[in-house]
Amino acid sequence: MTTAQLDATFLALADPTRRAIIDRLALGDATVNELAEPFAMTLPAVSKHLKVLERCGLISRSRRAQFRPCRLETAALDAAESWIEENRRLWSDRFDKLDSHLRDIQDPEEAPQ
Amino acid sequence: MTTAQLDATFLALADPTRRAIIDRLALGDATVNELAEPFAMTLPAVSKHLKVLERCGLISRSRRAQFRPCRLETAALDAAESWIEENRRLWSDRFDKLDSHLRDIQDPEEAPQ
DNA sequence: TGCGTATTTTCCTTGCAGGTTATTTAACCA
DNA sequence: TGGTTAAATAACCTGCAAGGAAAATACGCA
Repeated sequence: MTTAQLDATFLALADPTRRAIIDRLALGDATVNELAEPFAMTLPAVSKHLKVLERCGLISRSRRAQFRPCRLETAALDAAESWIEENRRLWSDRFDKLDSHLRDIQDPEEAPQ
Repeated sequence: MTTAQLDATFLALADPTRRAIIDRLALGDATVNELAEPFAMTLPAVSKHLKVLERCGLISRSRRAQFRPCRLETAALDAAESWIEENRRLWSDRFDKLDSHLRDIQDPEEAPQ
């Protein structure tokens, strides 16, 4: 995944409405009207949120008559999580190294502080 | 973690400069000048990025003479990852249920399609 | 064809994010 | 005290994101 895609994914996740939509879609596919129902917001506004989610690959949409059911796609979610996970790994390594460094510089003749 | 904190954390992660800063800090603490060095950007701009990271708890800062070393804090990162993880769990459950439903409705007298 | 429902598009406003330069604050050093 | 370095703040500009209202589109149905 490119930097720009990661930008777009995290940006998409930075909005509470969009996270709520994802929450809802994790339970099953839904139409725009169904997704909009819980929000004090016009339909076009929700439609725009869906566009943001679609553009970064977090959801996909099909067509069934006039309906455009939305489906959660986890690839983008996976990529976002992977970035965090990789970072935590580096961070952990760093502390492992710090630990061993602290052990190394500890004079065995002196009582541990 | 509150919704607003999650908003702020994902928003902080949505910028490539800030993610690069986090990458760098995963290797060890650094001063503002050190962090700014790789970027084609003025120091105040980097300072603002650090403020964003600090406000949502992704980094903390101490004082050593004129320097304000930055340190990565993983609590906010953990929260962001947890949200994704929880969501994937719901999503997996949904597919497990769908699987068993498909098994249920399958007529045992007919050859599986 | 014409109507109803679902959804998107267009246009507009508002607010905020990210960048700049210039100035200020904070701390060390001579 | 005055000078230097590190960093933050202030003031400003630009662009874009989020929302609303109104109009357009897409499809099914009578």
